[in-house]
Amino acid sequence: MTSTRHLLTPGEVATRSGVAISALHFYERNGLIESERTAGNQRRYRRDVLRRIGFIRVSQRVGIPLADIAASLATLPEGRTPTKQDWARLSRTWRTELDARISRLESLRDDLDGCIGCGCLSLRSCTLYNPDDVLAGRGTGAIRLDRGQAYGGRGR
Amino acid sequence: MTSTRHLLTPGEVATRSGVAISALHFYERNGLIESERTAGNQRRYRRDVLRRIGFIRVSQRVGIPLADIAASLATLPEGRTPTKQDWARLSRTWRTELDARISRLESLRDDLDGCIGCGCLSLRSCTLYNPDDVLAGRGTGAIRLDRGQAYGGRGR
DNA sequence: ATTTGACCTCAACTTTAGTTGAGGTTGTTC
DNA sequence: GAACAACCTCAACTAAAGTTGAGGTCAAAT
Repeated sequence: MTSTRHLLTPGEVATRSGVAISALHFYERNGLIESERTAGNQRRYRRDVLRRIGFIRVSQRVGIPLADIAASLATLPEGRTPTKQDWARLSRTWRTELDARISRLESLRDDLDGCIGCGCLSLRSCTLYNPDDVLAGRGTGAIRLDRGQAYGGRGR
Repeated sequence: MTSTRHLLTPGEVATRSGVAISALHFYERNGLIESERTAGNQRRYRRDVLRRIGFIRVSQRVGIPLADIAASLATLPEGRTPTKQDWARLSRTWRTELDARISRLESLRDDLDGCIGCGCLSLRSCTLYNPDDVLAGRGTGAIRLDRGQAYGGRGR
């Protein structure tokens, strides 16, 4: 009985969360959030959707792609409203990711410092260029995650 | 007389640089590199294209969008082959960018640490959520650079 | 002289993260 | 009970950074 009275309308969620309604639809299509419907087919959201959206936005700031965020959200217990502990667990995952991203950028910075000195940017000699650690995002294109449909999440 | 003998074929540039030919075409269309043509309309590249591509890939690793890289490359002196000093100047710009990116991620990490403790992720109270500094990329969509054509560069 | 591999252009497609618009329905208020 | 805001779906579009494919040409080796 987690008090489901008084669901939120799309407009309310949009203004409270700062996320456009079109984005809410998009998140729902991709299994990141869910909603109930009124008799007239309009969406109504449980209040905890705000926290989910909070998690989504924060994760995006960390640089996590939506597909991964969806996978992470899918590990939340079904049935009950997530607790603070649940959210803390998910956040800790990103903490690790963040650390990794930071240290990747730091080593890139060190390399760059070396290369500013030599002005090389030469393709074979320079540490900077050789992408042995092709972890660093190569932009958006052509990152095939898993073969098949994106945003996995055992389709609602 | 910077010795223009012995130009490189597309295939040579591709294997030496590790960049696909389709990407070379793409870079050229967007003014990042240029080429000469044989009588039979095939591309031939001056050797310094390798260094340009090096710069492009390194810049991308730093996280700079191609449009900005193009703008940066456009500041190279026309006519003469760029010197080490030229490349060093460009690299220094990215160094600043890199620092900014790193410190943004670091403060995000600090915020995240605070929030793991409270498990909040609440939309109004949490420092993490409020995007007062909407510097952090919000993904790819809808970043209108300059109104108009992307990849500015006085389009030949 | 022919074959083969490398190359050309152009259009269309890919991915991520959404937005925009058209055309139609609900829900609330006067 | 009519007006009007808010909502619905669906298709198409945007942006970045390319890739893929079709249909045709060039260059080098045999």
